[in-house]
Amino acid sequence: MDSSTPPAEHTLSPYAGGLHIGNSLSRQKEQFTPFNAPYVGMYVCGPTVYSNVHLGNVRTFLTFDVVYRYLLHLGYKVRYVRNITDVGHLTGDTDDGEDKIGKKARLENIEPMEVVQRYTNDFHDVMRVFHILPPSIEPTATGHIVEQIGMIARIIENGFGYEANGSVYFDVRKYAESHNYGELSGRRIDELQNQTRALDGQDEKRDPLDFALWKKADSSHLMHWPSPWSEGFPGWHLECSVMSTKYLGKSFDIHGGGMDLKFPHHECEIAQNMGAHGPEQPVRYWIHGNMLTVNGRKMSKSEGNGFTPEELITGNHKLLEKGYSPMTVRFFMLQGHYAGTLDFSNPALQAAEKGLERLMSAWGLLEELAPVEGGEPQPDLVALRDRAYAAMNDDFNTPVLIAVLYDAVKVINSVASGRMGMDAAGIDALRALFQDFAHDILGLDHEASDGDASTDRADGLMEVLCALRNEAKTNKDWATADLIRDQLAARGVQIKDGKDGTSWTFD
RNA sequence: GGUCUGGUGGCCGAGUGGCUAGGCUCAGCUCUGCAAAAGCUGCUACAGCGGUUCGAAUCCGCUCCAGACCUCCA
Repeated sequence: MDSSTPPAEHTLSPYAGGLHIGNSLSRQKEQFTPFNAPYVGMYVCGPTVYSNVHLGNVRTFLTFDVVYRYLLHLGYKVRYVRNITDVGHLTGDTDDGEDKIGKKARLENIEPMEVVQRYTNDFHDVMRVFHILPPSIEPTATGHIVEQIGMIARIIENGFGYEANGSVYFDVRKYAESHNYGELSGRRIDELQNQTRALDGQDEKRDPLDFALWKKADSSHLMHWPSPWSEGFPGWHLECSVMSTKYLGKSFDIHGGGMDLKFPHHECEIAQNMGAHGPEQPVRYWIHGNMLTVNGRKMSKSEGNGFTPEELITGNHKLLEKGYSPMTVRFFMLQGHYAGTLDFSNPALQAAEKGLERLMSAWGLLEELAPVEGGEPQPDLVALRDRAYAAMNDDFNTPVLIAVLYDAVKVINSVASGRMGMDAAGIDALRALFQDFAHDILGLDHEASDGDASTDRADGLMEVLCALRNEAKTNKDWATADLIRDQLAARGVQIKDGKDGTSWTFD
């Protein structure tokens, strides 16, 4: 970051041009062409911080973490905005228009912002555990009330919003005269018409399809702000329109979120943006991550079939046979494509655990491989790398990328066991492959091996034990050799005898 | 009812017209003092019924089944 460096000649990876993204708006895979390369703007709908994050959230944010990581790897300068929703949204169980966070606060008799802070902290902790990178900007809804009021005013000015009793609603019918409301989710306005339901403020609306931009607060509301229309709070969909526009512009490259936000949330976002700023599509590529299911059912708070990340890690939940490490979970999720549903089950998780172990141990071996120069035919590592890029370029196909890595695992194991010789260039290529794709892009890492002092010491001790055991083996003292091996195994250390020496892994 | 997604081998999960996905499990073999690890080999599937095609898991139609969304939800 030397400021004297001349700006730029920013070089994109030659693979950047090959990236194709499954665009929910067109329902097709499209070549990725940013508005203003090498800059890329990406907005992802973040969590509502009124309770702990659950695994479904994690999956969505993991999906976009990999998107973010890959774009960075390709050389893009990405501004990644992921909001924190800390106001407003109706409660599910009542129709009184109550503020979710306000309700929770009253229940627990604490300040709303205390609730927000607590669960924001929890959210950040969980993201860190799963190696999900922080976004470039993490704006909050409460921090953008002024901008939200401004956007409402513009929408009213443009004739797409109206005030009623201190609340402001978006006029969907009016908007639909000149715009294609429903284009993202494939809905037609006339069909939506039939499905009305009882909701607060319904009588204030000109049409049941209209949605709130601003809601007047009643006395029970703890979170409210002054506005030209009333003391109240912003509507459910507004913050994302406002914050994406503020930080990424009226038109930007990528907007992501969970499938369940497609309608009405994202549809309304589009309507608000176009209603406020004019005819251009606000988003070029919409990406929707699919749901996480448990026993074939969507994991959700109301179903009661969700477990928290902590429960998953500790195994302390009735649906879990045991705990699974964060990297196992991350790897498991990456073994499915983001656009499909992914079903959580114990056997599937355990398979991922073992698979990851094999991947990791080969990756670890990579550091110790000794090059053999000359002669032997080398596997085509360039082709391997090409396949890795091809996988990611095909709509971030991480399962296929992982399959490529397993091909590399076979090569590594063959070299490590002396069945195959490899020159230094080949070994470097393999190391680069894992560094780039397993570490940087998939965000995988060796978990407990941070190279801290205690690990170093444990390694030293292990070397002593292995030396003793090999001594015993040389003397054909099998009893002693097996004693060492079994005792270590009982303490979670696995001994692996190879052609040239003994290695070990910790549980 | 409407919109949409999906039904792939023992399990998970890629694959959109012809060529091995991959992981896990299981069986056999190699290696090994034994075991583990590793390697090799095998188990070769595409909901059903029609249609298009020289050829379909892949395209079209219908049927069945599952799930999501249509109400806050990643």
